[in-house]
Amino acid sequence: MSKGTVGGGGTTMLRRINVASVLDAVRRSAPAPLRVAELVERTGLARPTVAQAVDELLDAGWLQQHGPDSADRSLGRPAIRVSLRGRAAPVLGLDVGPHRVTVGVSDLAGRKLSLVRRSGPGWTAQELLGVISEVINEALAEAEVPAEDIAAAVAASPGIVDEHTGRVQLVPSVPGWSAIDLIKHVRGLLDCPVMLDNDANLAALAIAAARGGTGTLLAVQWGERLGAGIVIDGRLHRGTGAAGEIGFIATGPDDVINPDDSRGPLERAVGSEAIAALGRQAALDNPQSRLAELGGEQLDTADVFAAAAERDPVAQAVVQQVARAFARALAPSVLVLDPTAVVIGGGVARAGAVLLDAISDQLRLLTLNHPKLELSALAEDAVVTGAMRMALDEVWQRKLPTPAMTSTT
Amino acid sequence: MSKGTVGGGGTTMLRRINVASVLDAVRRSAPAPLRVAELVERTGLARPTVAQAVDELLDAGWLQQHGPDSADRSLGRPAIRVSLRGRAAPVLGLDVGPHRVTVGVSDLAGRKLSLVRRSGPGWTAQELLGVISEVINEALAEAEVPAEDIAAAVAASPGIVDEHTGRVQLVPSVPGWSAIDLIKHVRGLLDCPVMLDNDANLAALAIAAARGGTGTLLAVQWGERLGAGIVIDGRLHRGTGAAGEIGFIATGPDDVINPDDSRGPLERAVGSEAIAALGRQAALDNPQSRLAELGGEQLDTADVFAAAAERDPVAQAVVQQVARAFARALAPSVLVLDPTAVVIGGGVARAGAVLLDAISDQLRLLTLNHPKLELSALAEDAVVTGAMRMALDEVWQRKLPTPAMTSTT
DNA sequence: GTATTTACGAACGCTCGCTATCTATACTGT
DNA sequence: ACAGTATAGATAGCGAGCGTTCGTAAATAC
Repeated sequence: MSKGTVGGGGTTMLRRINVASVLDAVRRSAPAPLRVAELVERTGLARPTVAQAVDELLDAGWLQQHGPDSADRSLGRPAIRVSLRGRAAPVLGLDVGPHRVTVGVSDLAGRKLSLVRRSGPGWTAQELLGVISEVINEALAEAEVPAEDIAAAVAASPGIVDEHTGRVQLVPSVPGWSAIDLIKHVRGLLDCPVMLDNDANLAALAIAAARGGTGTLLAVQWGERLGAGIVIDGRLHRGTGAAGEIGFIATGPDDVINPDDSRGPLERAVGSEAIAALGRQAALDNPQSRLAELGGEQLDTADVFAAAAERDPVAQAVVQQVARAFARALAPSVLVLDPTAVVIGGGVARAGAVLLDAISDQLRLLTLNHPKLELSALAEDAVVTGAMRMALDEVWQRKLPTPAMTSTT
Repeated sequence: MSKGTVGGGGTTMLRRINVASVLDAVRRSAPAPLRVAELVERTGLARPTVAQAVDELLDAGWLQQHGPDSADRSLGRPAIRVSLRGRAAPVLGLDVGPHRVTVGVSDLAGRKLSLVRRSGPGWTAQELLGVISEVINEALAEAEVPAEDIAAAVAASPGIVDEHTGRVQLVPSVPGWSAIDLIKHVRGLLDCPVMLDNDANLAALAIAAARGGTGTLLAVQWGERLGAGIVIDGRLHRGTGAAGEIGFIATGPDDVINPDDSRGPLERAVGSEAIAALGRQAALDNPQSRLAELGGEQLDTADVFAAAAERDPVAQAVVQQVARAFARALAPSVLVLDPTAVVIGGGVARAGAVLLDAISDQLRLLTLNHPKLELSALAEDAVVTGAMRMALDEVWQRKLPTPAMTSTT
């Protein structure tokens, strides 16, 4: 690493490349086992080479051998089939929120082995560390994976994360959280590469992986807070470290960012608390509306969308107002990024089509290429899923020296 | 190519990788010749391997041999030094505007061999094709490069460009231009891969190359029209094809994009014509101001900035207004992209520090991480330079099988 | 029970890169 | 002026890996 060497080397390098090529081919066909003949075709290598590589990978534990498929009714000697041995390098994803800690353990092939959630009423930073340890151990136990087997771990934290130092810069919800070195804590438990990233970024990664393929994705996490992650051709865009902070977009013509305020203007305008507040005000102004009826004193964000879905004009006006503010704030970024799709996740995404259509209508007036506008299908597990995804990417990037670009899938 | 093969192969593949590795090492140290010993160190390969590769590359014409440097006062037998033979694969860049056609021919090493400009008073689409042919031939003659030697060509056109079909979608300035297949025309002249891209994109590529290194760059072209290109770690971000169209960002609270209007709201608000119009109005309202004095009847955009530079409060107010509108329009994208730098080029960039400082002040209020704000150093040649740059990238990508990622420069 | 089909396994030959050695060249010190 | 030395280039031998070819094993079809 200290040397500026590039790619080439001796024949052992060539062997490593070819082994990686075989492993990559197996990985691409995810859970489906492959016959050696298929590997020969996909890699373009000769059969002995593939066979040797497969042997090596079997010995190293990366592949597992299957018996001949009974369903495979073909002539001739039945082929040995191999597939990824997921337990070879399981990974761990960690989602830390102010009120909830979620830990997932995943297969090398991307299968979830376990997923453990723990909710609580606002922990302190110190308590949180303890909870994290407990939940991690629980998830490991459930997955039946010893801690030392974990090959990589990724933690998600709200706030702006410095990718390299692993420090969190800006977290309002948990007092004292930014002083904690989460990476160090997790590394103490796991002894493997541990990375930390923004929760919106990781959710975006999960959504991009679920959608598959290439293109640009803008994944908005919309709850009390408002953030977004950008994934371009499968890679996360971080900028200098704070990319996607749409919560701080100014809305009014004279808005500015208040450095002492942990929330941004757009969060204050259309965050779920703001939506509830708008709803309450509208209910007060229109006491006989369906909205007031539904919500009562404790009117909630969900009530606003429910009433709007029932075609209550008062609630619809609130939704319109929110959608308009959101769309106008997001439109410049849509013009600049020109994403293939904009996916909305987080608590507000539960609003469903009512909100989505309103945003879509507004966005259509303000953009050139209109991206697909969708709701996230992953719901609240998006962040953990993304964390596991990133950990997997890390493992593969370490194991595969070849970037291995294929034109066709 | 028809097979979905990946990377590996026999030993000849290994040889190709190593040769490419050597070639890449030479390329990285751009115009400076390298000794074989240095290549050994940089590639990490053994000396005989490098020597063989160098021989092969010399035979193929990719490298040229230098005599021992007389300035090199070192002990021992003087080293043979090799450098890129630029003439091996010269490339051509083409910038087509409504009033000007520019063609540049560049070395494989990035040295400009020739640069020919031709200005005219608004050609028709047909006339433009003729002019393009002439200017290309002139540039080839000046560079002393036969047309068939050109290894790749990139053309820049205003408007939104479909990367694959090579069609231009939206060009207001040249009537009938979108119907012309520019790629086909150029390919008829050159017989090599020809690509077409947006002018703002190519300017961004040139600026990014000049700045060097990694990071995210937002390069704004600000003249009568307003566009931007995004370069992330050296790669152009295209989105679905229309990324960077900042001219269409809505400014007023009720602005929408008019599909029949070839200009966008922000262009209409702060394009150079708008700036001149604002200046004229201000001069009318304040007849004894320095601005009115400077500009007179034919008040120009440049006059506004000149008067502002002389601390005329009337002109400064105009600049403030423009800067404010621009910054507020750009701020959301800066938050989302979080670029390392924002570079402003195009005609308005000649305004200099007056405008830049005003924008910087505004942007500071509206963003979290404040990117470096700079003026483009490349002036009007940015687009051709970027076109040549992209053509070079294409050639290298074709010639180098190894992506060859180096951590250190 | 035999023929056919498919896949695995082993031996041979080829190419390539690395290590080690030798030769060539120019500067330096006596 | 001549020998010494330091640096760079050229050459042989070795090892490793891949690809081709042949032989063998196991299942199905007739």
